[in-house]
Amino acid sequence: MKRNQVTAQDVARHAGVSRVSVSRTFTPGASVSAKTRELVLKSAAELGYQVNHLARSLHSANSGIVALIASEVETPHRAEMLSVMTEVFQSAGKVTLLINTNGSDASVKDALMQAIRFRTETAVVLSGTPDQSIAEACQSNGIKLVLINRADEIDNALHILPDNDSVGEIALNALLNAGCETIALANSDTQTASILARERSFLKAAQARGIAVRRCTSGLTTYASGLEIGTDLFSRGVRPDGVFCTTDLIACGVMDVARQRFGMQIPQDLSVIGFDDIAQAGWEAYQLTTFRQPIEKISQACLDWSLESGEEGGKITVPVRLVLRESLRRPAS
Amino acid sequence: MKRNQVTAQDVARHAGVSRVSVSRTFTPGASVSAKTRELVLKSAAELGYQVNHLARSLHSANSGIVALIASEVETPHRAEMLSVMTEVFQSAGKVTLLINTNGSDASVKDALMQAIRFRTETAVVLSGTPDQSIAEACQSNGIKLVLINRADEIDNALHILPDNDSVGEIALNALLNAGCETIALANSDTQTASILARERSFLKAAQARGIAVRRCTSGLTTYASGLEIGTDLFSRGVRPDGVFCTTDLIACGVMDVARQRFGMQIPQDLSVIGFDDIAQAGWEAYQLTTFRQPIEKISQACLDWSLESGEEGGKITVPVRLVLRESLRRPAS
DNA sequence: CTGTTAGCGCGTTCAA
DNA sequence: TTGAACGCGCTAACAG
Repeated sequence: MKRNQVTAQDVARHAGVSRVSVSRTFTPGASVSAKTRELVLKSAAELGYQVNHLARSLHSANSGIVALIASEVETPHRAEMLSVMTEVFQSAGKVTLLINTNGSDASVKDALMQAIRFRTETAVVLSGTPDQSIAEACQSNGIKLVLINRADEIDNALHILPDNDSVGEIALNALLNAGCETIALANSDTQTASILARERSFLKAAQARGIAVRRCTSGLTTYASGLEIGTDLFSRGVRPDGVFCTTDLIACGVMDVARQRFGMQIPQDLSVIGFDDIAQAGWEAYQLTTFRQPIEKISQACLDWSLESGEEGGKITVPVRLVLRESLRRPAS
Repeated sequence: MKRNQVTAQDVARHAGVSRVSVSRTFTPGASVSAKTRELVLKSAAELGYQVNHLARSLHSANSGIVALIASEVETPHRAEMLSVMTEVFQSAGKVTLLINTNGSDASVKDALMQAIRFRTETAVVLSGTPDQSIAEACQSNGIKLVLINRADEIDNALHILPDNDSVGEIALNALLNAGCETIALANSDTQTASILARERSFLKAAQARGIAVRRCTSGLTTYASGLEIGTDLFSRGVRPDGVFCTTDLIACGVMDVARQRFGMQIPQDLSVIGFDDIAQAGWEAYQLTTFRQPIEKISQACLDWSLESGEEGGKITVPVRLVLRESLRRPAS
């Protein structure tokens, strides 16, 4: 029960040359005469032949396949990340396998097993945490591992994460400059490495100045959680006039509930800072001041490390940048 | 220059059995004794062995790979589509190749060539239009073609598109029921099949009732275009009090500009209907009444057709459903 | 139930 | 420059 496909043999027959000549015309830097090359290319075009990369990868070290492993692919920031990643890898001639997980350790393991089965050159993990055993299995099979925004240190893997430590200081300063006096922190209950790091650095910066911060968390990292957090934040106790949200989705929820349900004005009554710079942060309804990660740079770092033969892991910290918009009150000055 | 990987041979040596026994333990329905099976599985686990699907697919008819070809992957509706598609295919044991295009004919052709090179079982095209020649090349290589929301009739391909013809009538009725008297249509200049079909059916329904519709188009199918269209719509001539936007992104832009720049209230001064039911349509700031396609059903249809051996193409029209939210004024009744 | 043999489509020797 | 032979990792057919 073979599949119907065009092979190099078919092209060879059709062009009246040997199969090897066909192989050579599609191998950069092989020696073929211009004449046979023409013949082969013509026949190939006629028959609709394309080199079978699956078979080719049995020989060469590189399959040309890269795995992107992520959960919540439909989420704005994740989707942008995947879009840029895919583009960067494609422009280097690679092809990307998108593997959807639910973020659980088990599903990440399944995803990495798929990556091994398809002899992916590298696997980029954007969600969840691979345990050491599967990481070793990857290495045994020559698969490079990249972890994005994960704290867990995996041997021989490349870790890329934003400079979360600097975030707290910058966010706090921005809120204080905006004249905020009652500061709050809005976070999800999800214990992701980078989200935790942002929270920690913010609280630390506040503590260093002796400023009290009301910490309010709820649910997953979603817009809906933002609504809940905002409701809690504004219906009980002293209303904050400045809030740092660990993601834009939460920020959008907080902003919406503040305006719609509590009649607050932004930024007059409330200054908001988010994180991710999703497309909606730039929409008129939000004009959210937020942090942006250099997604292109991160993707490029993935690619570069994927291409180089050295296998030692490492840690790359990328800078984040505060994008100023209208959700932050202008300094009185 | 071979790649370092664990092969069935390694497992066989380690387990003290023949290589074929290893192959058999991983082939469902092959005959192996429970004892050797145990031996093999244990050794495989120890060495981190996973069957090489690339090599396996040289034999079997199915590579287990499906290509998803799309542009603007970071866009809310597209991202959701891809997320569900990936999930559906994965749950059937398939793996998805995400190929990013810019929507141009050339880039779609490139994407399909990649699909052929990697011997994809089926290629799902969500953006752009494959020409007949590349479509034939796909068929020569046993690749099934699915076109989502594309009008172009490709022989032997499966076409799936929403029931755009019914959309216009429903949207118009909803606006009229909401008491709207000055109707407008907001569309991008992009000439996509489904977007055109929505526009056409709306205009047709209006014409059938002798209702004038102000048609306003601009740019790409983006939020920014929505801002432009809204500005044009409300700054010149008689202001419409009901508008059908061919996508939610445009609708969000129109709503934002109506409120922020022209001080209009929704739905008091303006009723809005969109299309796609992106996540933001459900956000408090928009509460957009919009059409939803059965994404799960579409994805499932892709999978089913991909699995069945019959190769004749076809056309599946899926129903759309109007999701009622607050952007539409309640009937006076 | 097991091992041996052959072949999938391709790249890389090695002679000619 | 070209073609014949071999091997990549795997599965299917054939003996034992």
